[in-house]
Amino acid sequence: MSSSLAATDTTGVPPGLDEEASSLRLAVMRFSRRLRAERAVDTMSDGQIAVLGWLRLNGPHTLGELAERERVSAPSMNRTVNCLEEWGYITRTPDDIDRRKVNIALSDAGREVITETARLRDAWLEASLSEFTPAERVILAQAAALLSRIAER
Amino acid sequence: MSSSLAATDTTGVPPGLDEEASSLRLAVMRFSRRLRAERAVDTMSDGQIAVLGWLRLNGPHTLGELAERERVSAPSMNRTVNCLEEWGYITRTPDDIDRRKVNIALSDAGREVITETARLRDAWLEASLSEFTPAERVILAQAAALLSRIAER
DNA sequence: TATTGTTATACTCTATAACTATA
DNA sequence: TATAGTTATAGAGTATAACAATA
Repeated sequence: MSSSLAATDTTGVPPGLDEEASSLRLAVMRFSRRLRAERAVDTMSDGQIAVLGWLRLNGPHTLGELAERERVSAPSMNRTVNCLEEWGYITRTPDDIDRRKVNIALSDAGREVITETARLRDAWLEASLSEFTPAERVILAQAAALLSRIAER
Repeated sequence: MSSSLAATDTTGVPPGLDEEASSLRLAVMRFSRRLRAERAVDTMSDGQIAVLGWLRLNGPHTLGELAERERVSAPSMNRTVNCLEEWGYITRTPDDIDRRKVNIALSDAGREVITETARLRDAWLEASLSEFTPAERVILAQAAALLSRIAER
């Protein structure tokens, strides 16, 4: 493959980029599978949690916006939202201006449950982070921002 | 919630650990979903790719070992392996010593396809990485190592 | 009797296609 | 005619329970 050190040449694509991508992909996929395995303590799916978390931080959105945000189809997001509505965690309100649209917002119960659920799902991760040095945790925090940026390309 | 700056106190659990865990979890899950969405160019699932990749790097393993490694049930792994066998990507060989066990190994076709598949799946990620600065890529490489360490706890 | 692998069955999440209503 | 949301249906992937073969 390619060399790994003394990469002062930044003209073209730097050497080792294929291996960087591969190791990052493997690490993230392994980590996400591990994280998913820890979720057994609650009954909500990743997609449901992602939606509630997004609504909590960014306010009401339409179904199409949520589907695009989570990169799933509209019917798939609709099913997720149906569950959340049935459980009383979100509300649907037809848009005043464009009556085709439906505004989806977090309910009080939803706000409670996303906070508590996130806490439960983070327990394992927090325990792991607490064993890292401050410097390592800074790296992970910076990486989180970079990963988010990549995901939103 | 907790404050965000001037965290010079490292005596106990540092402040903001819950938020660090949460943002890292959200970023990784979002990133992994995005990465999964890019896989449409081929027809193999994450689980299948993970098995072939593991066999390539670590040699033949039994069904139970693969199931434990990927943290899925034995029937689920059996189904994955059935597909891979049907496609000619792995071989099953009864163990000589313990006849209950079956050794699962990569075939030549499997070795080819895992190399090519990984290349395809990395294409999008490589394109993303190439737009980052060297410093940012260093952070991601370090984070990959840390995430792997967490995942294997 | 315990363990390894397998089969039977059901549930969840996902997608595409078709339908309704609004613009 | 185009768009936002929804419903119908089917395809993967996962799990638990039950079974067969071997130790």
